[in-house]
Amino acid sequence: MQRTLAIETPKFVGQEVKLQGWVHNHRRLGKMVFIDLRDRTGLIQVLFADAMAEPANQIRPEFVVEIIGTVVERKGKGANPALPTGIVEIHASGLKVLSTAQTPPFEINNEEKASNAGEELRLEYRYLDLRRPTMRQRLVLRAEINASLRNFLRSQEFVEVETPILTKGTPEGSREYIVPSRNFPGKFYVLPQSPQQFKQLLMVGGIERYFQIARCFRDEDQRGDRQPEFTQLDIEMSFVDEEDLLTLAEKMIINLVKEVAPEKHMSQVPFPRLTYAEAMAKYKSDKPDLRKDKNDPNELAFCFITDFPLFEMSASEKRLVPSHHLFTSPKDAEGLLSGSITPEQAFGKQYDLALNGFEIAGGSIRIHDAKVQQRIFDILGIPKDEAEMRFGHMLKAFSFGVPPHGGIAIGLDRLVALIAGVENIREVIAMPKTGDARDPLMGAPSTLPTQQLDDAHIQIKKE
RNA sequence: GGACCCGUAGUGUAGCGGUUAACACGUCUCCCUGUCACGGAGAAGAUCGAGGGUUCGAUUCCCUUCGGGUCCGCCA
Repeated sequence: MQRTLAIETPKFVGQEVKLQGWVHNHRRLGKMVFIDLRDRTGLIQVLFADAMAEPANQIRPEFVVEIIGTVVERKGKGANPALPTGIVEIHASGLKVLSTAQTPPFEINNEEKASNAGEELRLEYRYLDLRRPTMRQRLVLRAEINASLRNFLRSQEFVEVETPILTKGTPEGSREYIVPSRNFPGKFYVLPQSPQQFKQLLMVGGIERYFQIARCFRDEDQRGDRQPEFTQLDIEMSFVDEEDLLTLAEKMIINLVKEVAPEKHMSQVPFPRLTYAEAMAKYKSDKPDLRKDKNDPNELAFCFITDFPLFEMSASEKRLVPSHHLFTSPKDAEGLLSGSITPEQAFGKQYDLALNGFEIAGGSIRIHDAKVQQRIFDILGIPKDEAEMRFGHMLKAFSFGVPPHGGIAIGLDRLVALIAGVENIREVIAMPKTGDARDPLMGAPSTLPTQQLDDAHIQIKKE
């Protein structure tokens, strides 16, 4: 007999069905037991009466069970309008316990109690947390968002390319996770903080339109909206300027909202565009919250921020650093080369996308002119030999014919969280890490056996 | 690296220089044939994170430590 899903039961009134799932809740009324059976499609009430009451009394919440029974219509007041399947119930004639279950450490069948449980506990037992319908819905939403973005980009002739996870360090920027090399003692791979250089090399490779739903790694201290590994929708295009990228991103996002969240409304379409200077002057923020009604959970206020300063003064080191990265193209390259503008006066062909006060995307047009790139190195005080050592592979590639190109990267975790209406990105990540980058579910990070350390040529320093 | 907050049954909380350490949910037993946050009766379950100090007396005040959280720095 084939399995029937909870949500399908109203189609089988009067018929015998087989259901499989978890016991969500049980209500025992003497010689009559109700349970709510939960599967991936939702809940359905099952009634065990008379001779079935005794075996049903043995089952407990979170047992995995198989139930044979007849679908019966619940008429009038008997129906439960709170459940999509509330117009029917199953009158059980058979019960098989497929798996028993311990009492869970928090109450899965009570959304409020479960979501109020300590996060450490929820993460340690993430597989139980994920049984909650809201958690499942968030993962489903995330999958739909991925699918929408992917379909849109494919329709625009973008090629999805996977770039390496084991790679080489990019010295500027965030601290990187490092991976020791077994074959080369004392040498290390690092995990990419973004596929930035790879996607630019793909442009040199003539791919022209690239995207990837890319995992990125940054070994920095966490915040509510930061994880050591996170996902971005990474895009790069050739033969384009700023306008092309902004237009593409806008079309993609509008399409996304219409497809996956039709209940949401966008405050302003096309998205308003503010220069960095305007945003700072008017909203004192480079990611202003432009919602008209901040209490409206369905309002999405997107806006582009453009014309960022190319450089900023590093507070700690008192020197100029790139405000985005050092491949970002200046707006006025001629001026920078001729010296008619100072580095401090230079703007970048650089843009962000903000949503409801959060930065959800950033990108730039890249430098494709060796003279301009050299000027940037000069301004940053990077000597030729150092530039060669750090970025030699990029400069070499660019010397073989590089198209004008640029891209944008969208922080998917944050975007999904905002569409899902949750504050913390951990709520939309299946198995996130804690604030100090631990994984309580797997117990990572962990020590390793001596043999494994020896293979990797690692000796642990005594504190 | 720095600052601040929190550790009390399985979970979430209350409490307080002297209590039988409280409440809700959960768990267990019994009763219950229309529940759906079922209801009713009862029970078990807490060395009040750990160590030290102050005190006649510490879960309560102080110190240390461990665990958890938030923020700043950091995140091109």
